[in-house]
Amino acid sequence: MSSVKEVAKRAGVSSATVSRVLNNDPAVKPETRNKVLHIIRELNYKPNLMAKNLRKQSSKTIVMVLPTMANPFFAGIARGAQAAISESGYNVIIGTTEFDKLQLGTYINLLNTNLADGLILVSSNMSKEALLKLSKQHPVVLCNEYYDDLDIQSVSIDNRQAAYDAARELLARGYRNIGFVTGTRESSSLLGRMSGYRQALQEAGMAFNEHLVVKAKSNYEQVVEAVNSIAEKEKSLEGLIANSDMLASYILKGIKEGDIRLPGRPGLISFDGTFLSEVMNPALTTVAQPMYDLGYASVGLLLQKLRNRPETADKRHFLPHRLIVRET
Amino acid sequence: MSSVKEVAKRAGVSSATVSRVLNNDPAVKPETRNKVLHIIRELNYKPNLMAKNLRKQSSKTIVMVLPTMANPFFAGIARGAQAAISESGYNVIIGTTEFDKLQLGTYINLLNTNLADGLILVSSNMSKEALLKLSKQHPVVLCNEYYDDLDIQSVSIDNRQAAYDAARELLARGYRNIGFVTGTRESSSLLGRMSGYRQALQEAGMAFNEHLVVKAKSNYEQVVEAVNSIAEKEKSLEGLIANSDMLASYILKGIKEGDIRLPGRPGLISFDGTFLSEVMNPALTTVAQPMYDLGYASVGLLLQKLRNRPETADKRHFLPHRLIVRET
DNA sequence: CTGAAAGCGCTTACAG
DNA sequence: CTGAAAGCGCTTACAG
Repeated sequence: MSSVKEVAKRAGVSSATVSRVLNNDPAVKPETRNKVLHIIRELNYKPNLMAKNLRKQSSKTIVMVLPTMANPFFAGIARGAQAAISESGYNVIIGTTEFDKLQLGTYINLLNTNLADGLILVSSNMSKEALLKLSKQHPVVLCNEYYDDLDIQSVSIDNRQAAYDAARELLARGYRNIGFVTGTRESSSLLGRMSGYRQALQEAGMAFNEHLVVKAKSNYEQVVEAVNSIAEKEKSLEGLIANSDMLASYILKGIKEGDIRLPGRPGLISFDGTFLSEVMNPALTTVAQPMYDLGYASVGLLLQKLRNRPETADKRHFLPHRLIVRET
Repeated sequence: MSSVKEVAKRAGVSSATVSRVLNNDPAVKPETRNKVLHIIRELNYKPNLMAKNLRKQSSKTIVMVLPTMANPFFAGIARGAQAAISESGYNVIIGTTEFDKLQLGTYINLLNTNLADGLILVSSNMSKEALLKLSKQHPVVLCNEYYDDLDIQSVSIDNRQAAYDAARELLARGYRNIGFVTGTRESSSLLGRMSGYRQALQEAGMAFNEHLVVKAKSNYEQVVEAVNSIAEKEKSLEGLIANSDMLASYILKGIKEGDIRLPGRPGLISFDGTFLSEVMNPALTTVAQPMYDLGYASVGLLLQKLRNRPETADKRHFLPHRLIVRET
């Protein structure tokens, strides 16, 4: 492996000059530049970026932590992030917590040990306090979550409005008792959705019923059990909102297999709008989220911060959602 | 940010000693060690790993490049890789080529610029020559692909046998004309599958029919068109093998929507065994691949190489597949 | 058992 | 326009 020093010797200049050429310093005389460039090509020299980064005190790397790749929604966000990072001169390490089996701490350590410059937290379930502390130590951007009273950039859909829209759709179809099936993790986006859902019910003159909301792990058995538990208490369950397409796909399967017992076919609306919602049979009515854009925008915001560009006054960035009515 | 130097000064020792403590050098006197450890905690000192890596001439980072996260099969492999890397002291950068829109070259550059130590190529469509060249320059492991005559470690299922099994299953059900729908990219695993598929047909006394095999991009319209094009030429198309669950899900949708016109409901077997195959209606009969293990083993092999552990004589590592018969 | 010194491969303020 | 020198924060062979 050749180094700046070697290039310099061969070109008859100093390392400093080679470095300047490498970094397009306009002060370098054209002839000198060409001479150096020629040697660089000849030796097929590639700079050692570890050295450069150490010297410049920046790893040029960011970390995006998301719950799991097993859900196509998060995979979509990761795709957007990848796209945004390419050509930026940065690299992105995408990590998953797999619902806390792997520790978030591992990724935060990348920041502490100078291996990464900034962090994007996707649907993390960190406490507000922990988030506040973290954001004071490192550049952080939130994706799919936000806290009004926290001074951290965030990008997400308007979850309250989205859930409101979903519930209204079901209500408009004449369904009265509408359940809400969600994963096991608490999150600010879930809070927002719950509030929109409750508001819609309330406006329709219905008392909120606590046992209409049920948590389930994202696997078939648990989802079946969860829905059945609502149905038991609420004999005339007519509609269901699922917190993700994946959850909804298990519900559909449960109904088809007869494991979920409901009086009729329930109105079902899920969140996300992944390809799953298209290919399911029946096709899912879904609140589509701009996954790609969510990931893309998160990276944009973080890069802006790392480059010390001025930030918008409003830290919250809402991307539009879209209710796609299909067969459920 | 504190440094080794600062810790050293405060502890009244040299940087060398601090470094030794950090690296658990047993030569350090216990009292000295404790003194240093105490200061480290007091200052909440975290080593700068960029500096350490530069000095040790290793980035402690590997790269895994896969086609896309949009396919849950690859997402599953990524999960396995994540799991294998955790606690290894390495980091993994997972990149996607998105079918060559983003360049593979970007990731290879990470190796050239010392930002990564090794590479895992998942279903790449690199030429044998390019692969050979690359593997001479950097530690490389192949996943979902292999070449008999290339001296590169690889891990995959036995694709020939798997496709053979699938075709035999369809044949056993009495289906004669069996089509094969695949994505647009060439790959060694596809080649293996084609060979198993042909062999099964041949053994059943059927001439191989070129227009039974059709390529389609992984989206609904293209898949519909592809299947229809087979059906047109082969009036009595009875069975279909799909190169992925995703492809199969579009086929199912096409049949349901009536966009795909077939005389009867075809026997359909797909590859992968992602959760998609479970939740589809009808549920997919599929050749399940051990996605997680594929990713996990790939990382294991690469790490072994990077640590200069002896390699197995046989470079090819086959993981078992499993035919899961469901409703299609 | 420990320290002084060199060096990993870059960049940059300073001087000329 | 260019070079000598220092330094980013570590580790390690060498000497004692």
